[in-house]
Amino acid sequence: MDAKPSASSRRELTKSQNREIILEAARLVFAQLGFATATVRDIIRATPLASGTFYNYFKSKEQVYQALRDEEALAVRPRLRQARATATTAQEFVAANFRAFFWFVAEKGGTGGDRFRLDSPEVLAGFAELREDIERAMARGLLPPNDAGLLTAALTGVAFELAEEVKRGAEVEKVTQFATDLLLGGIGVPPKT
Amino acid sequence: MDAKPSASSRRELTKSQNREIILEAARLVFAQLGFATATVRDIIRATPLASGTFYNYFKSKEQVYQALRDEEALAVRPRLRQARATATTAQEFVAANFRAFFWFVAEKGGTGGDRFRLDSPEVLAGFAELREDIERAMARGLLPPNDAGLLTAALTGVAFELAEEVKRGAEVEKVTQFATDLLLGGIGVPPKT
DNA sequence: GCTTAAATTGACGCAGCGTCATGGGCCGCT
DNA sequence: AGCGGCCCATGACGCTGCGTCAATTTAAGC
Repeated sequence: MDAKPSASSRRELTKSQNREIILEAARLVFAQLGFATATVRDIIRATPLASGTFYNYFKSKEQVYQALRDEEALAVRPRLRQARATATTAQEFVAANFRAFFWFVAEKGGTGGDRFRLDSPEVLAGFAELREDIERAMARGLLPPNDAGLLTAALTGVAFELAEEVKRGAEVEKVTQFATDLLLGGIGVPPKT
Repeated sequence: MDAKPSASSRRELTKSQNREIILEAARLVFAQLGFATATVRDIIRATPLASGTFYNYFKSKEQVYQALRDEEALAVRPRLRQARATATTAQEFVAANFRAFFWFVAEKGGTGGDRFRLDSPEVLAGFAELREDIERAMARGLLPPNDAGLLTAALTGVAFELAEEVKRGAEVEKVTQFATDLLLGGIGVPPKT
């Protein structure tokens, strides 16, 4: 009945199942206790598995956390990329990027309440993509030329910080407007309709 | 003859000395091992004191870290405040604020390489001050009216993210220029002299 | 069915945590 | 100076979580 051949053999199947069980338990435990308080034991206790098994899949709770973050990054990156790719004006480029990000944050709330910047592979790749897209947009005249590195940093700074406001309940569209106007015209320019 | 009643008696003296000894050891240990790896034991081992003594002064390594952060925040806040207070134009307001912050970061490098946002009292107070100053500046027409909450968030986002670039060796003045131009005129406006 | 490789299990030694009874030294008072 | 009381430093103690590993179960191939 199982038409999905990705992990057909019995062994491979339970293996990826176990991995998923652990990740799911970790999601739950982190949400409940917070990353700092949670222990590896808490995670496996929320699981039918034994303590030793955990270490067959992850080296530490940090690594599980990274894996969860990577899943998120992997989910949001295509959306951001596409949003930027389809833009034909600077306005669209910036607005679409912010909107996609804030929308994702609003619906998922981020993996945890704990607030630290993770330099996990997928996240870094996301930054790299953003920078590439910015450079490409500058090259084809969509964005005015500027220091791409600094602009990337500034953009992510604004995005992550305003994301907190979104998590606190701010309206996605309003924050998107604000961020876009700020990036495009600075504080001195009245918002465009 | 003792005009300063704060630590006159012998007892009070060694008490504040011990506190300082612990903080100093913590600075060292955090710098060496990083916050995540360091343990309370590592800190007291770098000290002539006994393990129990630590807990007379701090509840956990998190609290020592907070104390260190608070020291930094307490050091930088007046500089920022003054920078903003003496500004007579929007340009000055923003530039002075960024410059003071980046300069501080460049000279101190932050307490640790670990990168998480601390909601410690002094840090939060710093954000509150920034917001107050922004609102005041808007009220007296120095800055155009805007959502102060979002603007504060965006400003801190840009500041903290660009601070990383400064730590990585970017020139303070260049980054300050960039941040100021971005905040004032957005990406479309050529830099003012 | 039988062998072999792979993966699970939980007990084990170890390290760090936070506490607490003990003891020493500082303070104020006589 | 001598004395009693009171902080506070001390480090041993019990406890919890960590990561490992030999024993055992389970799937795969023959």
